[in-house]
Amino acid sequence: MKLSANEEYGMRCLVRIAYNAQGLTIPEMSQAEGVSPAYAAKILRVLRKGGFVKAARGKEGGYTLARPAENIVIGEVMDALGGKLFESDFCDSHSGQHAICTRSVDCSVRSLWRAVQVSVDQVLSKTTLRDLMQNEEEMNSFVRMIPGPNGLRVM
Amino acid sequence: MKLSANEEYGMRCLVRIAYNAQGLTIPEMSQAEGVSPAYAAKILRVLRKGGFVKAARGKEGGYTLARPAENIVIGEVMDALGGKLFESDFCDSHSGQHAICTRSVDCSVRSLWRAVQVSVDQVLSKTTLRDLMQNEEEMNSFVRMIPGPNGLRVM
DNA sequence: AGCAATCTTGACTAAAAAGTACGGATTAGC
DNA sequence: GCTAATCCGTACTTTTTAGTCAAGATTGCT
Ligand code: FES
Ligand code: FES
Repeated sequence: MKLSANEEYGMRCLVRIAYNAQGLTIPEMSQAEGVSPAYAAKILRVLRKGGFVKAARGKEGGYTLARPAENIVIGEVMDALGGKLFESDFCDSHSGQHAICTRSVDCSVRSLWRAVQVSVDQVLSKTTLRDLMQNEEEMNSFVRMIPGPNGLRVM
Repeated sequence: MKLSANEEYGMRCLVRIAYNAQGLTIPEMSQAEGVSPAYAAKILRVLRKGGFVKAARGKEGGYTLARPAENIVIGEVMDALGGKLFESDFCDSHSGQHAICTRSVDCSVRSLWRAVQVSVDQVLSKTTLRDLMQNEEEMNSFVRMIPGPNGLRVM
C-alpha cells in the first residue's frame, strides 16, 4: 500500500501550479521538482487529462489551474493519478476456491478493504487544493477536524 | 495507492490458516487460492518471516498460526506484506528545490500523507485476525465501531 | 514569414514488482 | 536407512510501472 510515483509527484506539481497563478512551464516545473522535463511533462499530462490543470501553448505558455483551488477535491485528483485502493469489481478477479471469500458474497477480508477505502476517502474527499495552500501547521489543524468531532489524531 | 499482490494474497492466506487449526500445506493453499505452489510458498514465506505463522517441515508438516488470532494485529501484518504508505523518512528522498516542501520542515502535502496514513492505521491497528474470522456482516458491524462513536459509514 | 518557446504524443528503455523453477534440507513412517 | 511429503532459499523470467527520447504542433514576437 504505497503511494505511486504519479501520486507523489502529481500532488506536488498541482500544489506548485496552485501557488503560481501566472502559470508554470515544463522546464520550470522540472527545475522545481528536480525531475527531467520529459517526466514533468508526463505527470502534467495526467493532471491535464484529469481536468485539473489547463495548458497554454506557444511562447508565454504554461500550466494553470483549470478551476479555482477550492473546487478541486484531492480525492478526485488522487483517483486520476493512481486509482482507488479497492473498487467494487476488485473481488471479481481473484481466483481460487472461495471458502473464505465465500462465493464472493460473504467475505470479511473484503469488508476490511472496503473499510480502509472508506477511511482514506474520508480524508481525501474533504480536502481541497485550497486546503493544501497553507503551511503545515494550518494543514494539520484542518486535518484534525476530519472526519467528525473526534478527528484524526495526526500529531 | 493500490493494494499490492503480496497484501492481497497474504491476507487471504493468513485468514485461511486461521480457519485451519490443524495446519495447511503449500499445495493445499495453492489449490485454495488458485495460485501456483511456488507463489503460495513465496507469500507464506513473508508471513513466516513476519512471525505470524510458523511452518512444520517434513511429512505431516504445514503452516499454522504462530500465536492466537486475537494477538495478531492486521496493521502489523500489512506492514510486513506491503510496508507503510508514508514513513517518516519519506520526504528525505525527494529532490528538487523545495519551495512548497519548504526545506522539508513545512509542507502541507506531507501533512496530507500523514493524515491518510493515520486514517488507515485507525482501521488496521484496531483489527485483529480474530475479527476477520466472522462473516462479512459481522465484520461490517465491527468496522462501523472504528474509530469512535461516529465510526466509519462503510455501507 | 520565420523563429523561438512552448505543449503533445507515441514509442522506447530502465527499474521494480509479480510470478516461476529448481536444487537442497527436514521430518514421519516403514 | 530409505522414501515420500513437506518446507527453504536463491536465481530466473514475465509483467507492470517509472522514466526518457524524439518528432510534431501551437503560439507570440519581430
Ligand atoms: S471476496 Fe475479495 S477478498 Fe474475499
Ligand atoms: S516535504 Fe515531502 S511532500 Fe513535501
